[in-house]
Amino acid sequence: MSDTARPLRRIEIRQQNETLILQAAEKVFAEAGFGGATMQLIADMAGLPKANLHYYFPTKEALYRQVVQNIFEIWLQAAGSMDRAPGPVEGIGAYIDAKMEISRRHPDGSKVWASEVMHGAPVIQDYLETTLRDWTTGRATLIQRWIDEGKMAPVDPEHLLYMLWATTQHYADFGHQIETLNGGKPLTEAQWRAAKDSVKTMILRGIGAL
Amino acid sequence: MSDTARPLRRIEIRQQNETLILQAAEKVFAEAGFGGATMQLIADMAGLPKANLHYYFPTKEALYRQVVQNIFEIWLQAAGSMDRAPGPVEGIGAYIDAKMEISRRHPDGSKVWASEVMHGAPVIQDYLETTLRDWTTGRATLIQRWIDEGKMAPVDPEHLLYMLWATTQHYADFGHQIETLNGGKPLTEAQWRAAKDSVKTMILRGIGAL
DNA sequence: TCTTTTCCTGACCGTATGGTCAAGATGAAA
DNA sequence: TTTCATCTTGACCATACGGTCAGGAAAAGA
Repeated sequence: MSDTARPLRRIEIRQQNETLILQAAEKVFAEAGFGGATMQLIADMAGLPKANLHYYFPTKEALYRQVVQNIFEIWLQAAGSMDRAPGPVEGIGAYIDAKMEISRRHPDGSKVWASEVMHGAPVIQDYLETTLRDWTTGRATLIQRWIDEGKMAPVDPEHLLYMLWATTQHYADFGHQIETLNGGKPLTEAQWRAAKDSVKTMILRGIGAL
Repeated sequence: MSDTARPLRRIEIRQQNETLILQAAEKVFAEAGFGGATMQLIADMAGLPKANLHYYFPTKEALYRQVVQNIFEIWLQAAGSMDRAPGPVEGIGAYIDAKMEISRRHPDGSKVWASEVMHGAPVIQDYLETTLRDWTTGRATLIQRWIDEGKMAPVDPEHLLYMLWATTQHYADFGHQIETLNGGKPLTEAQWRAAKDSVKTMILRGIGAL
């Protein structure tokens, strides 16, 4: 990266190294899981000595926690795309687009999140009980309103949300399986468009919004 | 269990202990991941000394491999429920029922499977490339036939399969999240019925089969 | 009963891992 | 230039882990 002669300023150093470490950590945690990941591997991938990691992040848990929190931020960002929509076609359509884009751009983050939840959310249980819960009930209410307004079929809002999460995240979490079934090659640009389209069409028709 | 006085026969002993170990292993691997699981923990959960595990399964990898293969067997069993159906309503409906039942009865197995695939399928890559691939293309052909016969809308069969996998397995893999959003309580019998119903209705309508 | 095969297990070993530390390097402040 | 705070890192430590092994217990076979 920045191999220029100019010495880096303090804050820059900190920022740069933390980012470097977090990126490497996300990848290693995604590939090996929390238990399988080692600080040494993360250090090597970040190009820093192991002791330096412990300077910025006191423990492996602290580093992991930060990785998970960063992912949750991205998740929340996409969550906003459902609001301010006149109806399910726009709102849910936009949400599917946003979540599919996350699966494509941040597959490692998605995997870390999935792994965390699968193992009982030891680190982000409080988020589940507060932020996620609030968001979910809020969105369920919104969906119910659309139902009452006759804009979609009377489906259970919660199960619809689960379906949205499951379907979109599947393209990241099970990306390896999909790639294998795709002849060992990652999805192309066109295939990603087709995937988005399929998901949107099937779900929107499934809730009677098309 | 069988605390009777009668001494167990050789084959019974083997069978019993292997089952005991495999059950404990499935649980521990599901909860901690491969890297986070320890032979000691599995041994404690199985109520056997650690050295005994290594008598039946030479290495941690071998034990893990067996757990994953057992899950794949269950998976294949459900896969058959889609055949011999006159149309998508019966075939896909039965498949959803079967997969939802797996999520309910074998959540740990489902998690181990998900974890394995998420980490790049180091152990069952060959299964993905052979059995799973064959099954997938076969089922895609079947779905395409239904489409050609006008029994459902022209959706991409592969993405439909992904949606089926994602949605049904979500109830196992993200069961903790669902439970949290459900007030910290596991889904009741009635809620499971509602879940199955929601999934079936949304997907079958989504593919224009209702 | 005696022999053989299988099963059981406490004690042990080498290694890898998370984490520490002290001493030095480097940028900021006076 | 001098002082101070922050950053860097090789060497080190205690622990936990996967795996081994020898010797004993128990079942099967003769």
